[in-house]
Amino acid sequence: MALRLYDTKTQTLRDFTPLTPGETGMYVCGPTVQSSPHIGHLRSALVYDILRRWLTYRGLRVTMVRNVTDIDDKVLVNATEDEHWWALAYRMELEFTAGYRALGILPPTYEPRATANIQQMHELIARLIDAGHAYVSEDGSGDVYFDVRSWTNYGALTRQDVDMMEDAGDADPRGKRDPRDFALWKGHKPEEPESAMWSSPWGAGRPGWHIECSAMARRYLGDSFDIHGGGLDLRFPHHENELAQSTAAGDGFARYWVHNGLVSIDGQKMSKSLGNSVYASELLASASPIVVRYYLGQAHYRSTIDYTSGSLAEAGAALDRITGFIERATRRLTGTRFWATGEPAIPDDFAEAMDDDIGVPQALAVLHETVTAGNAAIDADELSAAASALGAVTAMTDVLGINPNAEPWTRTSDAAHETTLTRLVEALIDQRQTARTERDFATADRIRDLLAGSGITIEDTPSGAHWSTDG
RNA sequence: GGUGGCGUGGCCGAGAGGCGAGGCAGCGGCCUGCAAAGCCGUCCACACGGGUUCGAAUCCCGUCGCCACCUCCA
Repeated sequence: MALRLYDTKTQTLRDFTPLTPGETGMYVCGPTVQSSPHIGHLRSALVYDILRRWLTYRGLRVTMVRNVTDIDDKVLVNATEDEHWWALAYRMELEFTAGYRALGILPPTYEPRATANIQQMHELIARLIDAGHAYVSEDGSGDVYFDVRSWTNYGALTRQDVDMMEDAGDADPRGKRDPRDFALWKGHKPEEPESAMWSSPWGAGRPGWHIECSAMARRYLGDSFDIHGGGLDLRFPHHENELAQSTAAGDGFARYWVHNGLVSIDGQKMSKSLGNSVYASELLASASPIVVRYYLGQAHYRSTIDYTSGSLAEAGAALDRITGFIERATRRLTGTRFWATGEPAIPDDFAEAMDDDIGVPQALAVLHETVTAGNAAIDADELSAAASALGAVTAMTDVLGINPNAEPWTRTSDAAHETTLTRLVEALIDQRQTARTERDFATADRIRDLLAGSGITIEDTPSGAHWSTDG
């Protein structure tokens, strides 16, 4: 069974065959660090984290690159008198890193910053000029543009004909030969800070957005590499331009184009102008990180996710079924001869779903079915079956990054405090048990209510009361 | 004008010519002192109108509605 991926460029499901057997090179467009991370950024990073985990599970050595666009128009615009653009960029980069980390998104193999790859951009621009696909603006601005008309394949990624493109006309055509030409290098403007200025063969200035990704992808992954990912909104112009630049310069560039769906808010596009952005900080304040991960990861990566007020609660309930089983099975099996006998094997159905364009929804269906079967096995006291279900669930949750017993979800709270709490709760549970034995249910229920008021839930099991805290 | 996507049960969300994904909520039952958790059962949906077919949510034609992108975007 081969892995298949939907390639946006050919608009088909294609068998995935890496350029180099046993290895995979993957480039994902990271954020422009101009403002705080929002729900969409988290989703995008999570999609590629899951893809990467699956490729790794399938035995491929994945080199994953996710860049940081730390110099761009927006970064300069959002800088203030009190905060230089580079300080803003770094502060935001830290927020992104924290958000990714909270969700258990593994760090990429390399995370290059645009400002550290200016030389590579110069080389690429020079090759384009030599090949006749880029030109220095004649207006003396120091701008260098890609010559869209010189590259007949322009529009190949999004199937657009240059002549059919909406001719909104560039508001400021500057020295462009065609309004659709885009900047590879932007000549320094007097009103922009000198710290955002690098010397180049075409005069001092800063790179255009698109060339950054082409140059960084090439530096870390080579002329030709396997997968290029990013948000659906980046298809045009960003990815179209990347493809045009790199291939016009003679590189093979990406072999598979993967685009993740966007997140809408109450059915509306999330945008700054509507003021409906949901930031990572809000999301992580309204649910535990593992629930956020489950929520953003549960839909197919290409579908739109519509975030509404009840979304996280629903995801939490679904996830509770899985974590509840893991806890229950662990409690039941610990100390028996079946403990740890379940192979952490991924069921074939699950693997098949994941191989089919990362079909997480179907894979989750398999996971939930395994949970139900495992719970039924516990009820029937079939411990061998329960153990294999636990092994399978562990393996599946590991691949999806939602194993509650794995990093980064494992508890690291204050041990002394925990012990004191445990003693207190267990003393109360003892009292309740005594009351129950004496059939003094009023007292027993009062204690249960008392604990419930503190967010502690009691479950009576054949082997005694079990308690757990919310969240 | 060009390019692409979507419309599935109370809700979320897959699938893609026959064999009822899964989850949440609800209902009935088992279990329980009562609960909780768990299990079993139940709730037979695919925007609309035609067509193809033994058979259509799935294919074809048309209609309606919604959305994204066309140089800010994950």
